[in-house]
Amino acid sequence: MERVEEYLEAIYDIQTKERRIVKTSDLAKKLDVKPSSVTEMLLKLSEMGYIDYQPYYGVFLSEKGEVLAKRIKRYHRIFETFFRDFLKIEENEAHRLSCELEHHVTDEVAEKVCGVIASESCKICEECDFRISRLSEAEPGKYEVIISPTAASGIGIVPGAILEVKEDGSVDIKGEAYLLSEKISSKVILEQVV
Amino acid sequence: MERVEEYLEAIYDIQTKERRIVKTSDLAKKLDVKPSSVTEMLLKLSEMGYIDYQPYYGVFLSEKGEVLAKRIKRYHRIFETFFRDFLKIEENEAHRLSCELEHHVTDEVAEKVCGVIASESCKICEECDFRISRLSEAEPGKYEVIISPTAASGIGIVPGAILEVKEDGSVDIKGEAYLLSEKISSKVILEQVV
DNA sequence: TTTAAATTTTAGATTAGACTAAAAATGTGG
DNA sequence: CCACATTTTTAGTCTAATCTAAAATTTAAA
Repeated sequence: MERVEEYLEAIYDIQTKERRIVKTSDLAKKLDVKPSSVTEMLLKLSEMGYIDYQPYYGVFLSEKGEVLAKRIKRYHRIFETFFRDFLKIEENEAHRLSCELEHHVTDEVAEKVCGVIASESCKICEECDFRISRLSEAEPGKYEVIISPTAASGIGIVPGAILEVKEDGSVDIKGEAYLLSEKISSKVILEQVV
Repeated sequence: MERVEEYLEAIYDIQTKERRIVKTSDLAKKLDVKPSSVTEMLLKLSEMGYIDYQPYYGVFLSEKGEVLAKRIKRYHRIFETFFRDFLKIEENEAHRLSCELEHHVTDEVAEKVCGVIASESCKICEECDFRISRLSEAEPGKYEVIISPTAASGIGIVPGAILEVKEDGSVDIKGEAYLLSEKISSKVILEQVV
């Protein structure tokens, strides 16, 4: 199934970027396999109803194939952003890991991760509209802690806790005012309390 | 390679928990494959120098095999903790994902993830020693301030500041020595500087 | 429009990791 | 200590995804 999804993604990419029928040779190049291997897989994908395949001519995704490809690509983007921007993992490595994970993730997990990286300007996907932000970027106001690094638990910043961000950037929690390093505050995810 | 690592982990688990030679049937049961499949893999692992295998008797990990098994298991623990405790992903799902990731992760990534979940009492592994503690409990040494109550900012205790805890419990910051009340010092979170 | 070049498909082989069935080795109860 | 049960290994198949080499088809050039 993993390889199936990789082929579908590749078809989707070419189809979307170049806006044309995808040829066997395109896929062979993109996936770094021989054309004969591609042909075989295309027969299988066609069999499964993911693509429309006409020998010697080319392929394009069916409705079903596009839905799947898009889902996988969304998972990929979410994880890549998470690794790169949130965990500060090096770009290529972030990509490599995401390529693995995208095939094993569930929607539930994707939503959680999405929540972590979400901010007012979530560029990852239109699907999720979280009113969630990082503490480091939060406007003054009252919030509930959604996710927090354990390092911050000592002062009471744990999931479920209510805190208030002040005008001066300090944070009130349990009646005490704190200043937090960027390193920590960027890892505290909040949801606004109304 | 992925399957190789899974076999090594299984051997490690049994060997460690039961403190005995691992039998073909143990692995067949644990990995849910037929004994004949196990035998085949054991020959391969032996060939690769990961195990000591004596037909009809059993196997145990070689030095090399144990090093690898331990590394993979550490990666697994780190990710499982991360998914379960930090992202609040459901237990089984966290486990399943970690089983995948453990084979694809680099040391750099593991360290980063470890940093996010680290706390005073990191139970994940002895290998990564992140030293995060409250000022009130800190051993003598140099530290960077991660979180601080605003009440302490007057003397320069703000996130990013470097301070030194002395033998007598006093705190040096910006060339001045201070004594802090428990009330304050328990709210200052530090990371040891090396 | 015919022929050469490029692309694609088919046919058959290979590899890793599993399987089944049968043979070999080990362990056990009378 | 021997016959039978259990465990393990060997031998031979199977499947998914790849490969190479050869055949078929399409494209492009003269």
